[in-house]
Amino acid sequence: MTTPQTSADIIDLGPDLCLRGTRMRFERNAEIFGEEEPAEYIYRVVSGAVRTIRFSPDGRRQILAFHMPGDVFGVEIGDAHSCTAEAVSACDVVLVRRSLLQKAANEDVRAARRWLEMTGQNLLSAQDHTLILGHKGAGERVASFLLRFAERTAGGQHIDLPMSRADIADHLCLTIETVSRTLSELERQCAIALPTSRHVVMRSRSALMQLQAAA
Amino acid sequence: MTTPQTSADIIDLGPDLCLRGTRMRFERNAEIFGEEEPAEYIYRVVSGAVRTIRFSPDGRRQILAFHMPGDVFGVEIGDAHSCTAEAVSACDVVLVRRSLLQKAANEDVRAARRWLEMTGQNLLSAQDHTLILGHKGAGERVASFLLRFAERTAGGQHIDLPMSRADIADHLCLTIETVSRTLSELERQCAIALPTSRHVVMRSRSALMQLQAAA
DNA sequence: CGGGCGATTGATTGCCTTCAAACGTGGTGG
DNA sequence: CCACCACGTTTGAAGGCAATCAATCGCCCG
Repeated sequence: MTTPQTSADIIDLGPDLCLRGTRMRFERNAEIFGEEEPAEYIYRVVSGAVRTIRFSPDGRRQILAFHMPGDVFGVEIGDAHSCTAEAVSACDVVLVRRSLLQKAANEDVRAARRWLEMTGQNLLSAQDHTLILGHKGAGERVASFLLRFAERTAGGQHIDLPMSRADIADHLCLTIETVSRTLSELERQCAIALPTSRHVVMRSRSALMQLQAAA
Repeated sequence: MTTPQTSADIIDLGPDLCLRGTRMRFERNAEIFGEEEPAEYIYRVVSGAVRTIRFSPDGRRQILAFHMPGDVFGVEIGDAHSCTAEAVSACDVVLVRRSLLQKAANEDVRAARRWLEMTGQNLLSAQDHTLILGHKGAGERVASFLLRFAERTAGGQHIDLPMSRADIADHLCLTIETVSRTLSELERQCAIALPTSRHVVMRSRSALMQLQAAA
């Protein structure tokens, strides 16, 4: 439903600018690439979900982002990956050799431009995330997360979470317990419904918006 | 002391790749550019210090980064600035028309490459900052900040902070009081000395390193 | 039916924020 | 030259929120 089968095994950089690659399947929790590894490919999600991760010096993991069908990830500036990527659920991913992107960027200004834009978008996302983590409480973080995720998957009021509470917790810098408690609290306030733990129904979008913006 | 007068009014993008601009002086707390404003120039700090800021929906400010002499800032991907820049102290800044960077990127792959690298470096910094804010306490945040700042200014054990406690607080997502208390505590532990509130002497680098890495 | 994992709920602790007051310093005007 | 004021900083006391520790629940799968 999220991605039509017609999507070819390519990464689209704009008009007349497609890079051909190969499709590959990863099982749940499989590593797609690891931090410090040579960045041989760039990736696009076809189906399923992917998480990109970095680890703190003390071993805690921080989930930088979740990547949904259509999203491109693993595009590095240097020659090594700066983060790890894992399959949140079983997923199909298109791999395109990074040398193709490199070549395209050297020959076509538009490709270079596109590369820059993707990196810039990641930068803005990272900054947005910093703002959310900076001075927001658990309720606001979870509300922000749900709203943002709902936007990206375009499933209307219904959100199917592919990730566990632990994943959400490591993304929002909370504990599993706090995420769970917060979702329960939102349900108690009738802002959402939780038919199952992975299925969220947004009952009151405005309530979530209000929460998100709260001090 | 930080920057020799010999530095010309240019922004250096690598070998044979300098963009000419003009120098300008800003007084303490003066706005250099504002969020959403057209990004007409890119900037380099000559002397003094600059902060880049974004505001939360609720009005709180988040200092994304401090820029010291030699640092380039205000390089945007889109046509508008995504953050505000202000002078932390009175400072000299070089302004280069963004159209020159645009032109250089179109004509020379190395310039485009440099642009990409700068953005990528900002992305990594933003992610590092997320990691620090994510699961670290006040002591670790302040220790990280001091170590990082000391590295960048290369003043040996001596750190001259150009910014106020409020600036540090808004960078580390703490309150002024907590920053002050934490610095006092570090002094009590003999990790640092505080001859004046803006002058920090690192007494035990290893103690700070240890703190920084703590859970 | 049993086992294991993820999720939920409860009780307690600890850290940071908030509110409040005092301190020191630099600048200004008398 | 000194008194005064403003602002940034420091320190103290109390409260709130999320982390931690701990137990139970529910579900999927063997």
